[in-house]
Amino acid sequence: MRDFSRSLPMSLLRAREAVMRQFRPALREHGLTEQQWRILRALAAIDAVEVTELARTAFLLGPSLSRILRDLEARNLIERKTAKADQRRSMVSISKEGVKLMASVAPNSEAIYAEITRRFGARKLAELQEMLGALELCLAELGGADDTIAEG
Amino acid sequence: MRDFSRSLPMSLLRAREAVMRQFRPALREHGLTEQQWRILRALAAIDAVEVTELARTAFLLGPSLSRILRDLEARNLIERKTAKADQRRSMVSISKEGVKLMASVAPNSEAIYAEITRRFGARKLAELQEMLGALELCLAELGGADDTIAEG
DNA sequence: CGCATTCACTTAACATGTTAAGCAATTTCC
DNA sequence: GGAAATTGCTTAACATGTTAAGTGAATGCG
Repeated sequence: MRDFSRSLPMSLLRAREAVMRQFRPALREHGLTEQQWRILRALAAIDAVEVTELARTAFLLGPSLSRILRDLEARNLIERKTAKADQRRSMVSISKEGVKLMASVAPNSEAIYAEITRRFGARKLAELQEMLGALELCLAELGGADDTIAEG
Repeated sequence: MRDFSRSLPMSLLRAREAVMRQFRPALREHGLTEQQWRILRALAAIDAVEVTELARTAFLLGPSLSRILRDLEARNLIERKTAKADQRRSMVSISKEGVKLMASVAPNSEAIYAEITRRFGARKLAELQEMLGALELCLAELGGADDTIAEG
C-alpha cells in the first residue's frame, strides 16, 4: 500500500495545519476559535443571513454552528431574530461589539496572510488555489456521503 | 477585507473535505474513523513504534492519540508493551486482527483513491501535492504556535 | 380542513482537536 | 547519591466534527 504520509488527504491536512498554525495564536489572544472567526467574517460581509445559509458560507455543519451561535450570542457578538414570514427561520447578524472585535483582529490577521503570500509567492498561491478549486469541483460531481445531487 | 470564502485556509479545508467525503462511508462500514484508519496504516508499515513517533507519523496530537490507542487496544486491533530500557516509552504495533481489518478495507480505499486520481489527473495530482509540500515547508521555517525550532 | 410530509433548526451522543495540568520514569548536574 | 529539570505519556476540560434523533413550523394534497 502507498505510503499514507504522502497521500492526498495527508498532504492537504498538513498544509492546512501549517497555515492555521500561523493564525491561531492571534485569534486566541482575542478568545476566538478558528470557527468562530469564520462565522464573524462571514457575517461581516452581509446584513443578515439564515442559519442554513451561514452554515454553507462558513463551511460548518448544522450542529456545530448551532452550538457556536449559542455561545457567540451569549457573548453579545451576534444577534438573532426569527423571520416574520417563516417562524422556523432565524436571521443572524453581527453585533456592534462583534464588529469592534473584528476590527481589532483583522489587521493582525491580514498581516499574517500577507506574510504567507509573500513567502510562498502570490502567483504560486493563486495557482494552488485554482488547483484546489478544480479538485473540489471534480469531486463534487463524483458525489460522496449524503450527496443531494445524485439522490434527486 | 478579502472574501474569506476564497482564502487559503478555506480552500484547503473545502478541498480536503471533498476528498474525505469519498472515503468516510467505506471506513464507516468497518467501524473506523479517519484517524483510526491513519493509525492502522501507519502501524502496518513498520514493526513497532513509540507513541510520540506514531503521533508525528499519523499527524495527531498526543491527547487524541492517547484516547484512540486506548480504544483500538480495547478492540484488539493494536498491541502495546512498555520498552525495557525506558519504562516511560510504550511500543505500539498492529495486531493480527488489525492486519485482517486493514486487508478488508484497503482494496476499497485504493479503488477510491484511484478514481480520484483518474478524475483529477495523475500529473495534476502530483503537481498539487508538490505545491502543498512547498507551502508546508515555507511555513515551517516561519514557525508558529509552540515551534520547537525557534525556541532552541 | 386535516393530516402526512417536508423543512429549519436544535439536542444528543460519541469521537477528535486543542491547551493545560498531572504523573511517573529518566536524565542532569552538583 | 540526590534534588531539580526534563521527558513520555495520560487526564482533564472545553470546543468542534459527525451522525442520528427530536421539535416545532410550514407545505402539499386528499
